[in-house]
Amino acid sequence: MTQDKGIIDHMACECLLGRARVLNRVLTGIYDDELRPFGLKATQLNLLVVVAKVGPIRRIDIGKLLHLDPSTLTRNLKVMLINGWIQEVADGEDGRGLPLQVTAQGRDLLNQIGPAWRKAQDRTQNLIGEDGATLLLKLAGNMIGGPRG
Amino acid sequence: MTQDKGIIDHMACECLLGRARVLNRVLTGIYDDELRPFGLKATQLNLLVVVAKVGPIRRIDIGKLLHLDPSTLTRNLKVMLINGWIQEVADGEDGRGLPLQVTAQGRDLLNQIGPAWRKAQDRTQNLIGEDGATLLLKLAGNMIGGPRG
DNA sequence: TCAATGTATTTGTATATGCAATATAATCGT
DNA sequence: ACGATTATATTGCATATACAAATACATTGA
Repeated sequence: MTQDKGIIDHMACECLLGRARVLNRVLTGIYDDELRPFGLKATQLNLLVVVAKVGPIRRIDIGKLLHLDPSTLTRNLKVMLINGWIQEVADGEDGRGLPLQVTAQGRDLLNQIGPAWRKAQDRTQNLIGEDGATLLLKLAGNMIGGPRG
Repeated sequence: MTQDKGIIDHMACECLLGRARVLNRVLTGIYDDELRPFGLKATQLNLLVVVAKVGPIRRIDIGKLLHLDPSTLTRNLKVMLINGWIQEVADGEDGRGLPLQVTAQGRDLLNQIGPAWRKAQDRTQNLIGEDGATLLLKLAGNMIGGPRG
């Protein structure tokens, strides 16, 4: 019985995933808040930025960069295609799925969003502190592009 | 133009939310992996643990603890009610929604899960390092129970 | 060439999440 | 006691996420 209380207390107080998920929700709220006037969610901004920076890029490679399942990308990117922020480009090399690149409209949107993103970034930095920000960048930086799972 | 590239590069390389979300996906994958034999997801474990530790507790108070929207809790907890891991308790004080508590079955499940949770916890600790784990606990620890948003 | 294998995408299904609006219950002011 | 306000929960809607299975294209080996 004391054993029972023990493990549950451990899971309640020390679970790294629980903390990561709280952090994720709080931060997502901050960025979504600042992005609301622009009609896109934080997740979509992250995707748009990647496509703008390293595109043309296939879905599978976005997934490897950001640890996202291909099926998730099919659906998330569909909204962005419909909104005209990104487009498929014909490369004539592989018929299994065309690479994606940012559109002029998408690039304009990114530039308009710049200050709002900065505001969210500053709010987050104030919340988690400089050491928190540094470590978060380092931690996930090690994961980006690494093996899935 | 150089200005354009500048802000996009910043958003790609320094976005704290982007990193938090990658971290969240990777860690969720680790815990889900270890929990798969038990038929519940990591999110459900986090909820079950909270209910077991501080229940009976109302949905609204779970939300305040974990920064979760009430509507999210309505739906996530419904699955757990159906599975018999938690139950509503009549307290006769407030008709707007009964507090939730863990069932004997839910408590058994938690105890069975203990070693798997520990394995996921260890895998995570190895991945993010001791300083990463410490900071993650501290960071989100400051958020738990704090104001929403 | 063509069958076998491998890779990229999509679809089906289930859970996770938040906002806006609604419903319902409690409380407060008079 | 009653109307107004507040608090809690739910529903409708949209997006986010992953696994399993199906699909489509590519590559390889005989």
